[in-house]
Amino acid sequence: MKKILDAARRVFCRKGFLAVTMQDIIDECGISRGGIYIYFASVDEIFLEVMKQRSKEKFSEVNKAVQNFQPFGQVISDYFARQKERLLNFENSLFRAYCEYIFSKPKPAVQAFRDIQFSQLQKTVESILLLGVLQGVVANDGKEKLQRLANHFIVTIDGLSILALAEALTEELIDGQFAILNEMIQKKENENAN
Amino acid sequence: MKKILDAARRVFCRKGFLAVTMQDIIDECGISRGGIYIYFASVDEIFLEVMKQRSKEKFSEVNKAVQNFQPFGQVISDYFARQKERLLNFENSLFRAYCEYIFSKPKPAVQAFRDIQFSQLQKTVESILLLGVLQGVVANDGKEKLQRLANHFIVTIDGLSILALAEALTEELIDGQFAILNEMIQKKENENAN
Amino acid sequence: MKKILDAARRVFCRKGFLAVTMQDIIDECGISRGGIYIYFASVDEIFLEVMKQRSKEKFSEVNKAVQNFQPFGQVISDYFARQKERLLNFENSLFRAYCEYIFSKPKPAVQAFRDIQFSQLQKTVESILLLGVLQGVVANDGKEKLQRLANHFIVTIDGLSILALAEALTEELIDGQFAILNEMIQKKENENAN
Amino acid sequence: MKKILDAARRVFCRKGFLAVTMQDIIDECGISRGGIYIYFASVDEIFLEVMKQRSKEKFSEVNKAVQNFQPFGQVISDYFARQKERLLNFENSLFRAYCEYIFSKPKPAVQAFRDIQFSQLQKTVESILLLGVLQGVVANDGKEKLQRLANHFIVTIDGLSILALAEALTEELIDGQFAILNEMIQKKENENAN
DNA sequence: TATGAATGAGCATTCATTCAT
DNA sequence: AATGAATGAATGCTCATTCAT
Repeated sequence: MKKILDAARRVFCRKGFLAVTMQDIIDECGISRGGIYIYFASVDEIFLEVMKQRSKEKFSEVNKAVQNFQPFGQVISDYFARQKERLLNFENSLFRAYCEYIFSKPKPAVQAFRDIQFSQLQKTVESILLLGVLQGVVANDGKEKLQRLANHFIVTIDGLSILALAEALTEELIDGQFAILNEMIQKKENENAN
Repeated sequence: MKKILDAARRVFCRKGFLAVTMQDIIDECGISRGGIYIYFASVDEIFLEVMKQRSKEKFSEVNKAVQNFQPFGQVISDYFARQKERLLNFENSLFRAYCEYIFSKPKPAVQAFRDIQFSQLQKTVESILLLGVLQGVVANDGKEKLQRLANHFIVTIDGLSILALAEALTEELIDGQFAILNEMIQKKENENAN
Repeated sequence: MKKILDAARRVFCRKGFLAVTMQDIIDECGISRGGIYIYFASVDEIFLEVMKQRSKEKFSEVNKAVQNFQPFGQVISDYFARQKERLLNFENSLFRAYCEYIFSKPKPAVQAFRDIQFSQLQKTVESILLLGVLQGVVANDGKEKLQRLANHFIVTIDGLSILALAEALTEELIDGQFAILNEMIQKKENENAN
Repeated sequence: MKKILDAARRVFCRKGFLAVTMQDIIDECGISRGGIYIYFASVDEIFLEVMKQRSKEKFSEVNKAVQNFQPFGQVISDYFARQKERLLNFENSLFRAYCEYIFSKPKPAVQAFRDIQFSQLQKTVESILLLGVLQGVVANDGKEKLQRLANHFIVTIDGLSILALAEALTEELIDGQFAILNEMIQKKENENAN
C-alpha cells in the first residue's frame, strides 16, 4: 500500500490530478488492475491519502524549529531557502495536483480538505512570525496585522508557485520577491525601534 | 465562428480547460460536430483563440487611463477595485482554464503563449507604477526595484486567484492584501519624502 | 436502428436478459462499440424498445379475428395452436428475457411496463372469451367469472412457459393442459344448456 | 458449512441466481473468500446444494398428512393455504433463483436437476389427489386424467408464481384461481355422484 | 483448514476524429 | 460549407479464481 502511495505521488507530481488515470498509477506501481481496488476505490481516494501523508511530513521541521525557539533570522531564512528550493524543483511538487483537485471538485465537497490545508499553512507561517515578535525582531502590530502579514506570505508563495508551474520562474525573480517579503519585516523592525 | 468562441469561453469559465470536451462546446454553441472541425481542429486551438480574444480586451481600459496620464491614485484604486470584483466573481474568469492549460502542456510548447500573457501583464502593471513615479507619488528606486514591485503585484494577485478558485477567499482577505500592497507604495512615498 | 433491434431480439431470445451484454448485441449487429450508444444508452433501453415492438405485432392477428366476429371455435383453436407452436419453439421467445427483466428490477420501476404487458394480455384473452359468450358457446356467468377464467388461461400459459424454458415440456403435456382449458369452456356450455 | 448454505439461501431469495456473486455470499456468511472455495468451487455448486436442502424440507408436512390418510378436504385446503402464504411472501422464496438457474444453463446440464424438482412436485400433488380419490371425494377418471389434473395444479401455481415475482399478484387473484382449481375437483365430485 | 491479497479477463461507457452525404 | 452517424481506442470498475501464508 505504501508502494501504491509512493507510485501515485510520483504520478501526481508528473501529471497533476485531472489527467491521472488508474492505469497510470497501476503502470507506475506494478500492481494489477484489480489489486489496486482492494485499497482504493478511485483516483480521488488515492489522492486524498497522498495529501494526508504529505501534510504530516510537510511542516515538521519548521514547526520543530519554532518550538525550540531558535533564532528568528535563522528560521525565516531556512524557510525561504526551503521554499526557493521547492519552487526551483517543482517537478517534485504536488502543488499542480492540489490546484487541479481544488478547482475541479464541487466546492462543498472539498471545503473541509481545503480548509485543513490552508489553516495548517496559516498556522505555521503565523507561528514563525510570532517567533519574530517574541524575539523582538518583528514589529508587534497586533494579532490582526500579523495574520494579514502571514496571509501575504502565503499568497505570495502561491503566486510564485503558479509561475513555477508555468516555468516562468527564474531564481532572480524568487530572490526579488523574497527580498520584498524580508523588507516588510525589516521595515517593521525599524519602526519598532522608533 | 464568433458564436463558437463565445460559447467556448462560457464553457471554459464553467469547467476549466482539462475537463472540456468538444461535445461541451458543441452543446453550448449549437453548431454541429463536423461544423466545428472546419474551423478548429481541437479544443486546444479553440482555447488559444479564446485567450487571444481576451487579451485584446483585457488591458484596454487601464492602458488608456495610463496613456491619458490620469491621476495615479485614481488609476491604482480603479485597478484594485476591478481586480477585487474579478476575484469575487470568479465563476466568470478564465483563470482556472488558463492554469490548467499552462500546467498540462509540455513546457516548450506553451512558452510563447505564456510569455505573451505574462509580459503583457507585467508591462501593464509596470506602466501603472511608472505613472505613479512620474506623478511623484511612488518612490523612484530605479527600474529594477520598480519591476520587482510590479512582479510582486502580479504574484500577489495570482496567489489571491488561487484562493478564489478554492473559494477560500473572503472580501476581508482581499482588502487586507490590497492594503498591504497600498502600504508598500505609501511607504515608499514617505521614504521619498524623507 | 432496426438492425440493432433485430439483432438485440435474437440475442435476448438466446440469452435472456440478465446475461446479455452490450458486447453481445454489438457482435450480433455488426455495429461499432460507440455506434450503438448513439441510439441506446443501455441494454435496458434496447430491451424496452424490443418489447415495445413485439407488443405491436403480438396480438394483431387474434384481435383482428375477434373484431371480425369469426366463429369462437375457430378463434380459440387457432389461439391454442399458436400458443402450442410458441411453446414448442421457445428458443424464439422473449419470455425468458421478460421474466428476468421483471424479476431483476426494483418493483416500482417496472410497474408500468409490467402492467401494460399484463393488461394487454388480459384484454385479448377476455375478448376471445367474450366472443364465445356472444356467440352462445361459452357460459355467461357474469363479468367477474369471465375475468377469472381469462386469468386462468393466462396463468396456465405462463406456467407452461416456465416448463418450456426448463425444457420439461412435451407436446403431450401441452395437449393435456389445453384439453383441460377446453373442458372448462365446454362444461360451462353444457351447464348453460341446462 | 451450514452457515454458508443458510447465508447463501438468504442471498438467493433476495437477489435470484444470476446476480449473485461469491462476494455476496461471503459478505452474508462472514467466512473468508478462500474458506468458501474449500467447500464449493462456484456459486453454481452452492446453489445446487441449497436446492437439495430445500427439497428435503419442502414436502415433508404434506407428505406426512397424506401418509396419515388425513381427510382430503383438510389436506387440500392446507395445501392451498400454504401456497397462498408462500405466494404472498415471495421475498422468502427461491423460485426466482430456481427460474434463473433453469433458464440460464445449457439444457442437458440441468436435466437431472430439473427432473428431480418437477417429479417430486408431481408425485406430491398426485398423491394428494389420489388421497381424494381413495376417500371418494374426487372423481376416479383413471390414472392419466389424474396426472393431467396434477400437472394442471402445478402449472397454475407456477403461473401464479411468475405473477408473484412480477408483484402483479393480489390476494383476490390467488383466491379466484384456487377457487377454479377447487371447482375442478368439486365438479368431478358431482359427476361422480351422478 | 482457513485467510485475504493479488490477478487479469471482461464489461459499460466516453470521446476525439473521420467521412459520406 | 455544413451535417451527424459511425468508428475504435481508452478508461473505470467488477468478479471468479488462485495461492502464499
